[in-house]
Amino acid sequence: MTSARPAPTRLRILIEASRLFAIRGYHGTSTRDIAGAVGIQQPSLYKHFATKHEILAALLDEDLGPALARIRAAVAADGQVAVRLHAFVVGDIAAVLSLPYDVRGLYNDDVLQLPELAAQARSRARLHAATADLVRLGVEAGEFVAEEPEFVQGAITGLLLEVVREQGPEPAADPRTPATRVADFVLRSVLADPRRMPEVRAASATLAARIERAG
Amino acid sequence: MTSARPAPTRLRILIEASRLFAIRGYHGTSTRDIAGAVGIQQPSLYKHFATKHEILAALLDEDLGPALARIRAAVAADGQVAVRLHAFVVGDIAAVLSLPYDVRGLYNDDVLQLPELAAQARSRARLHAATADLVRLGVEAGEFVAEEPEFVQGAITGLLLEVVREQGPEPAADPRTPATRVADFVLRSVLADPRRMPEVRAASATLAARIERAG
DNA sequence: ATTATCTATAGATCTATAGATAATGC
DNA sequence: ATTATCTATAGATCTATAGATAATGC
Repeated sequence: MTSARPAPTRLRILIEASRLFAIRGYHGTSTRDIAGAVGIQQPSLYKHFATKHEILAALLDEDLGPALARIRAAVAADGQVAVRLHAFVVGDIAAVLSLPYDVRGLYNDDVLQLPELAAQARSRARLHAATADLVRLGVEAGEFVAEEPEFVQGAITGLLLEVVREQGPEPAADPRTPATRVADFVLRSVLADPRRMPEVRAASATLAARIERAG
Repeated sequence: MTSARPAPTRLRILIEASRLFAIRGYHGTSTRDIAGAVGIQQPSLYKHFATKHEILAALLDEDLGPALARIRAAVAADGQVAVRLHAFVVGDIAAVLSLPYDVRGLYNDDVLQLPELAAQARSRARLHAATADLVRLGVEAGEFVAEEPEFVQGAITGLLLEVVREQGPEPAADPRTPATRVADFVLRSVLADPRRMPEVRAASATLAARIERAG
C-alpha cells in the first residue's frame, strides 16, 4: 500500500462497479447499487462518469490496453514460439489476476455487444487476432501440432475466463501459480514434441515476468 | 423436421428467449422483447411461464438434466478412464451444440447466482463434481498427469463455453468436429503418455455416440 | 472559485395482474 | 367449457438532469 488515505472516488466506483457487474451482471446492476456500494448518492456518480456504460468502458480499457501491450511484447520477443506463447499466457493471466477489479463480468458477450462499447470490442478482436498470429507462427515453424490458431486462441481465452471465475473477487495472492497451470496445460496440448516441456517452462520464466509488466 | 406445423408457443418462447439472453443477457432482455420476438403481446407470456426467471430455469433444466445423464453414463462405463473422459467431452459438447437453444447466455455467473435459480446452480455443481471425479480416477490410475481434477474440470467447462460462444445462435451442422477438437485438446494435455492418443480416439467413438444420446 | 456532493424529480422503462375477447377441443 | 390471447394498467423500478449546498484548493 502506497498511501493510507482512501482511494479516490473514481477508483472506488470502478472497483465496486466491477464487483457488482461480476455478481449481478451489467444490466442487473443499477447506478443506485453502485453508488450505494461506494457510499455516495446515485446522482453523484455522474460527476465522475457521464453515463453508466462509461464505467464499464473504463474498466475494459484498463484491462485491454495493457493486454495489447503484453501480446505485442510476446510477438516482438526473440526466441522459440513455444517459450513466447508460454510466457505470454503466464504473464497475461498473472496480470489480469492482479488487477484491483473483479473482471468476471467484463467479458460476457452481452456487454461486449453493446453499441456503446464497439471500440472495446474492436480492441478485444485485435488482442485475439494477435494471439492467433503467435500460435500460427508456432504451427508454421513445426513447433506446434497442426491445430487451428483461432481454436488455440479460443482455448486460451476460455481457460483465462475460467481461472478468473474460480479466482473470485479479490486480487490473487499468488497469481503465477494458476497462470502457470494454464500455460502448462495449453503447451502440453499444442507442443509437437511434449518432451520439450521442461525446457520451455524454464526458458519462459524471465520473459513471463517481463511480459507481465509490459502494460 | 418432424412436422410442418409451427412449434408450440412455449417452445418458441424458450428459443427466442435463449437468443435474446445470449445477445443482451438475462437482465438486458425484457419480457416485452421476448414476446415481440415470438410475435405475441407481453402479458401473453404469463400463460406459459409464471415469471421471467422461470423461462431461464426451464432452459437451464433442459440442458442440465441430460448433461447429468451424460456424465453419469461416462462414470458408469467400463474401460480406460482416458477413453471415457474423451467420449464424455465429445458427447457432452456435441449434445450441447445440437440443442435448439442458444446456450451462450445461460451459464453466466450473474444469472446462476440469482436466488430463484438455486436449484439449477446445485445441479451444475453436481455436474462439475462428477466430472472432477472422473478425472480423479484417471489421475489415481496413473493414466493422467498429476493435475488437480478440479482444474481439469474447469478447463473442460471453459473450453465448452468458448466453443459454444464461437458456435453462435444456430444448432451446429456438424457438432462432432468441434467437440472432438476440444476432447483431443484436453486429452493431449492430461494423458501421462501422449502416445496413447490414437488408441484413445479410436476407442472413444462408439462410447461418445452412446453418451451423446444418454440424456 | 471550483469541484463534489446532496435532494428532488422527469420521463422512460419493467414485471406482473385484472378482466375482456377470441380460438380451440370435446 | 377451456385455454390462449388481447388491452389496459398498477406499482416499482431505472438513468440522467436541474439546481441547491457543502467541501476543497489557491
